[in-house]
Amino acid sequence: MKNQELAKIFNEISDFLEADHIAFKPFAYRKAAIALETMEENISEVYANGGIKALKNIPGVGLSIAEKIEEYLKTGKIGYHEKLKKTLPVNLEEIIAIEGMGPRRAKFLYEKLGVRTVAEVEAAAKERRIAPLFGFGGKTEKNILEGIEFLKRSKGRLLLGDILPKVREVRKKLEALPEVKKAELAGSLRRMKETVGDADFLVILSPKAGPGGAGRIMDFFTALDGVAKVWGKGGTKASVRMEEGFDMDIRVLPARSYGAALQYFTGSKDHNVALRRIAQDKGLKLSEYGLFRGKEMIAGRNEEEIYKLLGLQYIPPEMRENQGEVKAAKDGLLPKIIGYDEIFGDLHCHSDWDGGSDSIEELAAAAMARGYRYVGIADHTKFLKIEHGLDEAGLEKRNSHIDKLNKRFLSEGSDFRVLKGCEANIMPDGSIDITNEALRKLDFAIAGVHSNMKMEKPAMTRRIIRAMENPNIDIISHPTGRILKQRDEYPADFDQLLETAKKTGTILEINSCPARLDLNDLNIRRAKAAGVKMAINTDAHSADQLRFIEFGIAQARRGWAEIGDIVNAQPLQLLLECFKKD
DNA sequence: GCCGTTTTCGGCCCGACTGTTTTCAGTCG
Repeated sequence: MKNQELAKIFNEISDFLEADHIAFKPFAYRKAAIALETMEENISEVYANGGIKALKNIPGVGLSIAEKIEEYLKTGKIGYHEKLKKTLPVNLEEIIAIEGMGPRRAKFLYEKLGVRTVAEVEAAAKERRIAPLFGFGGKTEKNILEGIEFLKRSKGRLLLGDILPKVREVRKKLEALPEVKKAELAGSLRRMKETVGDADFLVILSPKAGPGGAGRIMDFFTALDGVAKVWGKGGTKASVRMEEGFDMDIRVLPARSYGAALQYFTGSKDHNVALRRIAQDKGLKLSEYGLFRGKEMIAGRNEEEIYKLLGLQYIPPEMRENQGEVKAAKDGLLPKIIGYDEIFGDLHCHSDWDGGSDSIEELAAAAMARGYRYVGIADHTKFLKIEHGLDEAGLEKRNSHIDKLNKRFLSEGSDFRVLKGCEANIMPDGSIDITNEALRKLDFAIAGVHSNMKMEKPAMTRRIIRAMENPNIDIISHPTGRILKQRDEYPADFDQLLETAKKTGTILEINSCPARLDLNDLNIRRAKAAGVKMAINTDAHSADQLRFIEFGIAQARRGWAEIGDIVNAQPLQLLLECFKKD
């Protein structure tokens, strides 16, 4: 897709213009870049089908940018961009990734010192050539060096599943302070994005905090265990970098602004811009301190009243990505997305029968403790020798073990049910690594791709389609195969997969494992639109990992999924009806 | 450069903090 390439170019144009102190234009290019990055349609197709006119229909794209898109699609280059690169021949994208460096400083340093890359900036800083420059100084020079060090150490964002438990600990510590009435997580963590770059804390002062209360919170925060560097520390705001490579920010606000601040710091940025536009249209002003009509504050204590006064339905944090949710909320058409406590059971758990760490009994007990009504045991099948996959005979033995367990539950007056399943392997030709006869004896069967992932796109598409056409395969696990920060998706035509899933009644998995989250939010939305049913599973290899379900539900919420889209948000009888009948 | 249910011109989200200044520019979220 050319969408990403174009977005990158427009972002770069925006940076160049900012370096030149040009007002407003950078914002326009940035907006167009975001529109390209997030749109589902292929820009080449949009242009092929509707020309310049269709391009102009994209929000944020006017005539000038539409023509530049056309130029890129035709020639692979944009003259305006090439010209800007010549006037400032610097690797801007790389340099402004250094914390504290923006386009203007990058340009200034190029003009004074001729530096074009991060390596050259680093050399200049080490030789003390930056500090004497006008507007710079010793501290800035030191910050630049530390920023470069960090860039080298940490490559990008961290997994939601890794960070969330840690920042929840910090939140607990903050809430235990006598000066703190309430500490809340905001930002992309509250929106439950699959990866996060930083953690934002919002703190409301306790009435008994007294003078200097906010300052003491700042002192506590910047001295937390694991703080590697304090970026900044003021009376009501501080920012630190953690040893593990992510930043944490804190803001202290008065209680009357709590809702406005929570709304503001939850973002996303684009969502907030959209809200502010609406406020403006109504003659109001929205800031982190509240919603104002002139000098009068008309809302701010909680988020709900802000959305209400803007004429919108309340929008859950997970949906705040400016992906149509604002318009839907305006029209009263926001879907009622699935809640965190609406899952009836997990369908993808590995027991010690295939080398998982806990027994079926332990998994069942953990599932019951979570309030589930059923749990699906989906042990690997024989192809995956390294995972101790079960062959037909092994599966048979395990099945009778589960039958006995269910009988025991029944005799104890419990209607909790252990479902007999498996996670079979989809072979390169689309066949399944275990016989249909064995599959028929199960309550349900999952199949997934676990090998030969580097196939050509048409072959991989055919492979998965053939598995879905098998009347014994109910669910496809981790349908795109991506591993966050490690491995891209398999090359497969997702639209074709959706079409086949719909036709065959095959369920697609939302795998909740923090490194997978597969389907991701966007694909969940596509599946929902295609009328394909999904199951939110953990792929747990131990009873403890059942807790991953939270991350899968979060992605489902980000993908606008409702209870009706999720088969395991249904009671047992309805769930069983979702499986194929063979 | 984009956009319009007051507008085809005149707006464009807003505020905190740092490091450098001596009143403010740059960066960040």
